[in-house]
Parts: sequence; C-alpha cells; structure tokens
Amino acid sequence: MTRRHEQIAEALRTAIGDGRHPVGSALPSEAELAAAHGVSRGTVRQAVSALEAEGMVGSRQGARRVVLSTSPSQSFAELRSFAQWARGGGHTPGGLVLESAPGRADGEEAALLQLPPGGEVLRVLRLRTLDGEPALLERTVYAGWIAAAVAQLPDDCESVTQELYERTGLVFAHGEHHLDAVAAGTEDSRRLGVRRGSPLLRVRRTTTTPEGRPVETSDDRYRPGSVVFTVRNSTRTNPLVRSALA
Amino acid sequence: MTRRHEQIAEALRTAIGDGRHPVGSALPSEAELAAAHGVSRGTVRQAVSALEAEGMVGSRQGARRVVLSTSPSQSFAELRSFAQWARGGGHTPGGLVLESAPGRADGEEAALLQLPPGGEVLRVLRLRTLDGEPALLERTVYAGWIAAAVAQLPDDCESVTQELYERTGLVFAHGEHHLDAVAAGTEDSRRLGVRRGSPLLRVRRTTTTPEGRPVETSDDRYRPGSVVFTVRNSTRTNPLVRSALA
DNA sequence: AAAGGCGTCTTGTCCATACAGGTAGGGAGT
DNA sequence: ACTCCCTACCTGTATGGACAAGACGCCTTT
Repeated sequence: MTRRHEQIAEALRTAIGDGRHPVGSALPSEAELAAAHGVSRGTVRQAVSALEAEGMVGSRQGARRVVLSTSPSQSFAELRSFAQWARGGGHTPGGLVLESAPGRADGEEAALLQLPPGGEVLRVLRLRTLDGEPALLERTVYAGWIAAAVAQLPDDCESVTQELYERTGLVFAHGEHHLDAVAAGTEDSRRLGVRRGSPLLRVRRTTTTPEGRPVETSDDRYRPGSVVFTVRNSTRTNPLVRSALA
Repeated sequence: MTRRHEQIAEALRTAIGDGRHPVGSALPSEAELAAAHGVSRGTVRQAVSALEAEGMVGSRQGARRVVLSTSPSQSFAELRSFAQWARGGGHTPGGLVLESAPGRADGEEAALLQLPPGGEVLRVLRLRTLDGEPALLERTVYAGWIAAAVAQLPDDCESVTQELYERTGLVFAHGEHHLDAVAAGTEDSRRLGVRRGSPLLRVRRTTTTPEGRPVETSDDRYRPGSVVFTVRNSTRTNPLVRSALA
C-alpha cells in the first residue's frame, strides 16, 4: 500500500471508524485534506471517491462530504473466497467435495463460460460449513481449461481460490451475481439439513479473470439465517440491478 | 448531459452495445479516445472509470481495457423507483396501499432512521404489482419529518418516489440493501397469492437523502420467479457484502 | 524450436491550475 | 422578526504534463 491515495483513504476509513468523523458529520474539505497530507487535490479526490464507492461517504456539489456509515465495505477478495471471508469474520470455514465429474457444457453453461457448445467442463458439488454447521451448497461448473487444476485439489480444500492462485497464478477479478429465493429440493434439504421446501437464498454467479475470460459459474444455495448479502449504492455508483422474469 | 466525460461514456456504452466493441475485445487506448473526442486523457479516464464501475469493462495496468459485458447497469433512479424500473423494462407497474398508520419507532427502527427512541414514524403496507400480478409486498417505515407528505399521497400512487420529488423536492440518493430468503408468513401468502411457507426474497433497505438523512426503511418481499437481483463487481469496485449471522 | 531479453505501448499515479456550478450562512433591507 | 440577496467556500469538470509499473510482441540467443 505505497500509493498515497490509498494511504489517505485508509486514514479516512479508520478516522471514520473510530468516531473522529461520526455518521452525519461533515468531512474536512478537499483542500484541507490535501494540505494535511501534503498532496494535491487530485490525489485527495481519488481517496474520497474510493470511500464514496464503498458507501461510507456521500457528496454533493457545493457542500462538504457527509459520513454515511462507519463500516467499510468488504474487499473483493473476501467475497470471492468463502474461506477468507469466514476467517475475516472470526468464523471457522470448512469445505467438502461431495461429487466431481467431467462433462460437456449445455447451451446455457456454454454461453456463460464463453465456450463452444458441448465444450468440456468440470462439475463439482461442494458443501461449505461455517463453524461446523452446513451453510451453503455450491454447484460449480468450471471451464475445461482450468478443470485439470481444480480436479487435483484435495476434497476438503478450504480455499479453492487460494489454492488455484498458488498453483496456477489464476486470479479471479470480476463477478456477476444473481440473487433470488428458491425452495430447497431433495438434495438441498439432505445436504444442508433443512426441511424440503425451506426457503434458500440462491446466488448464481459467474467469475472471470482480469482479462474477462470466464472461469466458473456456480449455483450457490444458502441456508436461511446463516448469511445476509448487503449492497450499498448511490446515485453515482449503482451495482445493484433488479430484473423481471418473463 | 453537457459534461464531456458523460458524453464520452455514453458514446462508449452505445458503441459496446451495438457490437462495435464485442465482449472480449480491447477498447481503444486512452490516448486514442482522447484524440478522437478532442479532450484530455483525464477526461477520458473519468468516462471509462464510469463504465468500469458499471462492470462493462475491466482494466489492468499495462494492457488495454477489455469489454466484459454489453448491457449497462441500471440507473440508480430505476432501482429506487419500482414504477420507473417496471416501465423501463416494458412492464406495467401498479401499487396499492393496504394499510397506513402513524406510530412510534421501536429501537431498531429508531437506529436505522436516526431518530430518537419512540420518535414518530409512519408505517405503510403496500402491494406492488407487475403486469397485474402481485410481485412484492412492501412494509415501509417513513421518518416522521416526511410522514405528512407521504400520508397525502393517493392510495394507488404508482410512483412514490416521483410524487415525493414533485411535491417536496425530496431526492433519494443513497441506499443500503440487505438480501436474504424467508418463508412466506400468513399475511405474505394472502397478499401475494402464494402458499404459506413459499420462499420469498426479502430485501431490507434504508434510503437516505443526499445529505445522508434517512428517509425510509423497508422490508420488501418478492414473489419467487418474478424478479432477480444482480450485482456486478470487480477487484476495484465491490459493493456486495456477505455477512454471517450470530 | 524453445527460451530469454528488450523496447514500446498502455494504464496507474501524481502534480498544479483554472473555471463552472452549487451550498450555506451572514448581512442588508423591508 | 422575517425575507431576500450576495458572497465566501466547496465540489465538479477539464487541461496538460511527468514519471512509474506492468503487458505484450519482437528479436536474439541457446
């Protein structure tokens, strides 16, 4: 973290976090911050725009920036990796591969993974636990070009993300997540230890490399009461999209 | 939209949308775009950073930017307003106030709305329909200072957001959304026309003014199969947060 | 043919400056 | 006491320049 604008952003985050800038109060002006940190106004703007994207501060032209929230957003790394996220929150993650089988992509999978129809894929069913309790069931489809590396992972691998990075240098950089609710099916109920028909939060996601190449697509089903997803947005940054179905 | 950087961003969005820059292809370099539009590189960077925040392009230092998706993110306005969103997607929105009653904030509500404990609030139960079908049930709590304006709205008001803006100049600028799944309760099932225990997508949200003053907090329950929420993220912008419950 | 090194291109970071547009508070006038 | 206006301040937009860091293709070497 040698970049000045990140240092300043971090300084502001902690200042907000420990109450020096309470929720609802105004932040120092850009000119003051620039003078205080000995940088130009442009660098300060980079820093505060990061906080704005995280939903911690709001801004209006002409008025000073306002503190909206004391808690920073999660890092992307924590969202990508179940294990990293769990440990960050003081929980103990666990993982177990229940099934793993190569196959051929159907139309939808081929489109999501940008593969030719019938291209090779690896299907994995994985149960994730949180502090020993089943928390979610992952049905992941990996693109053929990464399948070999995934297949070599141990069955009880805690962090797939971490292992793949260490073994192949693969980095997950972008993701698209679709959230809705479904009733637990037979397999869901057995694996997660809930009654059939229980509401589950379903997250269908596709992850790509920094170059935009799709790596995996997954159907994750969360046990109710175990996890909540949060999105912050504002007029400037709006990542949350609501879509109607046919 | 007189700002140059927005014009350039819009030009790029349409260029990507109509296939001039297919998914996976590289965008012109900043220098080329700057020359083509007759602006400085800083202005081009503002434009592409908007697309990056929307998840349409990815970028890596040293390499040209890559097109990730052809569809732009929804505007914040569309997310705030059910009616605006529905019409944008070619659907017909409807709304009906089922109950409306003043009351006093309990502890949680007071905290969310930044009101003193026991402060005045207005509770509204509203059913929203999409093309005539019940789509979601909204249980909204408005802060006392805006309650009078809300109470005057007609029961079948289509767009609360729109009406409040026209009558009082109130603008919603920030929001925090928590998503999880719950089983339909007795009232939910009756109002939405689903069986008791059906899975519903629950979105608990709090909206604030540009100054960060909370306006309303709401518990919205979506009928399964009617709506999907989507979040795009990347290493740089990560609005989606996953939280474990106690 | 495969491996490594080098140079060029592109994005990331940072600076200094200028002006436009909006906010908010204080003072003058009613 | 109240309203209106005006001014100082702050953020948004845009320019232009400079250097650092990473990626990629080409060319040489092995």
